[in-house]
Amino acid sequence: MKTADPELMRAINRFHVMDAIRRFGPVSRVELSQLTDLSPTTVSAITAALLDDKLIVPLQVGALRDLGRGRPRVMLKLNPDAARVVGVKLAADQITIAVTNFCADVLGSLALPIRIDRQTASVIADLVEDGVRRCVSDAGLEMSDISGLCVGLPGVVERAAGVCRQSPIFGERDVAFGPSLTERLGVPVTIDSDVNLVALAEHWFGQAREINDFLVVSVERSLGLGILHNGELFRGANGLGPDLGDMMVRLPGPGGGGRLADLASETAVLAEAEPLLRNYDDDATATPKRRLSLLLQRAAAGDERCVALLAAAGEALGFAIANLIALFAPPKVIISGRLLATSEHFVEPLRRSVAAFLPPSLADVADIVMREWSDGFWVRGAAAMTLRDLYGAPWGTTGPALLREAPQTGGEPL
Amino acid sequence: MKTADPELMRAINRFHVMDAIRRFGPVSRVELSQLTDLSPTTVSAITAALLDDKLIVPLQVGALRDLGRGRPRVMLKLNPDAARVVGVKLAADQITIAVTNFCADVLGSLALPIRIDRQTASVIADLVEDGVRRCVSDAGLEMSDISGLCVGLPGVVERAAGVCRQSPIFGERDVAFGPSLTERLGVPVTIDSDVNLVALAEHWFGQAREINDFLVVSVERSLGLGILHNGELFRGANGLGPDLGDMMVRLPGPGGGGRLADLASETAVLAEAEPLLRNYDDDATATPKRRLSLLLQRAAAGDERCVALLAAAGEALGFAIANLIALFAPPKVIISGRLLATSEHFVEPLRRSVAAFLPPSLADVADIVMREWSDGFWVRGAAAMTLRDLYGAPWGTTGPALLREAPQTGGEPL
DNA sequence: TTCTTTATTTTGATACGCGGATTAAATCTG
DNA sequence: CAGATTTAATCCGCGTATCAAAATAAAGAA
Repeated sequence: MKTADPELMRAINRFHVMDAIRRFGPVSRVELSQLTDLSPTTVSAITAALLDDKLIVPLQVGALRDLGRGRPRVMLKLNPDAARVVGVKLAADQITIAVTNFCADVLGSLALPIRIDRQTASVIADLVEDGVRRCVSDAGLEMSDISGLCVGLPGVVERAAGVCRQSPIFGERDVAFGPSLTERLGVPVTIDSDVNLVALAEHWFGQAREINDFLVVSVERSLGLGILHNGELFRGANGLGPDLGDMMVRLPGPGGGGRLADLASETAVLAEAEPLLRNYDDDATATPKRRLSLLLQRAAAGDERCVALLAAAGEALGFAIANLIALFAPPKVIISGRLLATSEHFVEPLRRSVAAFLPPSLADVADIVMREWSDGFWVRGAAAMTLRDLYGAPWGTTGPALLREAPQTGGEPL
Repeated sequence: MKTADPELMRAINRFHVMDAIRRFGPVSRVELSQLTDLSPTTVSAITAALLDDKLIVPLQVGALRDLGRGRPRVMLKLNPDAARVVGVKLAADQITIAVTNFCADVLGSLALPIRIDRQTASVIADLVEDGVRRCVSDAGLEMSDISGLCVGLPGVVERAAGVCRQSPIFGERDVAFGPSLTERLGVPVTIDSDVNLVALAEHWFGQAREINDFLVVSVERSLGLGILHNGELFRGANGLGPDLGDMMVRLPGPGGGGRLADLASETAVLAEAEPLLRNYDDDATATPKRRLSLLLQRAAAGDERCVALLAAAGEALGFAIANLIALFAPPKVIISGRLLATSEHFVEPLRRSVAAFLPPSLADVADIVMREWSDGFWVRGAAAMTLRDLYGAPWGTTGPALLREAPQTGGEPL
């Protein structure tokens, strides 16, 4: 814990104000004063500083006239042009990149449907570098306009060090991807688990805006877990993001290990489904997505074995989720998976097994919802992660400090 | 998060100083300045206030002469008489109570070997009340000398509300034990999971003094889990302490549920061992402790089935611990169990299964150690929990605020 | 135009931490 | 034994923070 000095004090209150402005759209100073429990005087001082730094702007007058007499409120909002950041999402078969402004509005995006799976880290870094440069220039910007970049990827990530301990998309272990990209692009780069990004996105502009504790589970090629706990992203002891795929849900048996990744990921389900699909889909080289949808079709058509297979996967995931609920007691669990999570043959068993495995004292604490995220959503989460740093949350391990003074362009002062 | 004002600032720094004094015994102001990163001026001001409040005292001169010239340092330490607190540990077959001073030195203790198992909550509250009054008076104190009390008990506890959601020692659910005792004793009472207390005790005066992230697992009648994460006790969303017994480690099968409590607790092990022991111990009414030690004897003597039984329990616990390590990545895991944890036939399989189930990227992060706690240790943890509140940690949900101005008696000013 | 009402800013008071100068209390030196 | 030296702790003044109260600004209402 840092020592408390006036600077920290100001940083904390400044962050409160910024956060309130971000969350509650255009707000007046009086409202901010109520929202933050700060005195009007202090709010005035802080907003003056923020206006001075061009991080916020007063809303053009003539906007919403609040019925009533008195002096009209001046509404304040984030200055979209206060900074630009880049978000990158790495998946096995696609690189998605987006440039956003300070409000996390997407200014330009780029999707590269490339299999980066098992490529060298440096090759991937090359691809990302090129993609980012291209995306930035397509948005009519220079790299020097960019204040920061965040890369989300599946696997175990040590955010503080910028190191990816292990990921399905890297052959290597312990890849220092963050520093590598920082050097290539000349811009501060952070990396994080992809699911953390989407968890932050849900918290900032998704379904979980009001909720400070929730779990995010993504079922894709691999399994991801993001935890928001007490309003902060949860990380293990070294800032390590936990990997849901590493959770054990069965005793390792003859059929394979008991890791959840071996039971409920797309990859695992497809591997098991292979013999079942052989009759219907001779093309074993079809994309996983196609093969998965074939499996779902077969299940929907009533193929017992396909149904059982999906049910087994759902149950395994439910087992793990029940354990997580027992630990974190989150009021909400958000589950997503490009295809799997859309099938009742997967979701129903999942729900049932969560209910069955949850201790009675925790029954009904967690509301389990399914949700599909576009690539844009992930990437917006990545951008949000960088913005969060720019806002300057003074507590928690914010990771490497980004430049505080963001390059400015427009913004009209009072 | 609270809003930051000068008061919070001072509270934070004051806590830093108090914490440093607690941890590093008698220290001088210069040392405090280095330890806390505060300027000598500030340390001087804060210690002056603490001396004024009689929370700390200067060590009698003539103490350790630090070789060197200059003006000698004045060593400061906690004022033992600044407050008295009571710690209570509730177990199925025993109530342990201790009164400590402000340094967590035990002034008097009392052990009531009573089976409170399945008693009414109000009966138990009666017993605790009487015990506390007795223990306090035996220590030559009045109840009015007591600043606070903390009760530790197994099960799921919602500390903030003082409610025990569910516990093996209460027949009822949702027992508002804290408020009930507060009213009876006229003293602020908090309750917490017993394992949290022992985790705090390890952090304050045990093996984990230098470590800010570790797990504590207790294998007794029931299973307990305490988590220290980032230097703070980890709690679920509503301040709920997670219960290790509720973790699922197997699919529920014909042999029973897959809850860890049904597989690795003393109770579960004994239930399974019952048929094996029948030949050797006809007295089925013997204490669990005796029967357990008989089981261990049999295993040590080479009884295959007893060995297998212990191994199965150890493996199940290892399974759960591996999952917890995957989540929290703690450098240390402390395991205790009155008897089970002392047997290699239990511990070895546990270690093996942790190693087997842990993902390779996390192999060797956690050092697993066995540890036996005396009842005094638990109770000292309970006292420490109350002291922690008195010290006034300004962050985190410290629960109900205790009186800030503690009753004073001695303490010699400069 | 003048009052009323509400939002924001200005003013004055207070609390805090910090750096530099100062005092305190010992040892060392001659 | 007196003065120099050294190290610890405190005092003084500055800058900054919040906050309460008073003052000002900007509207509508009379």
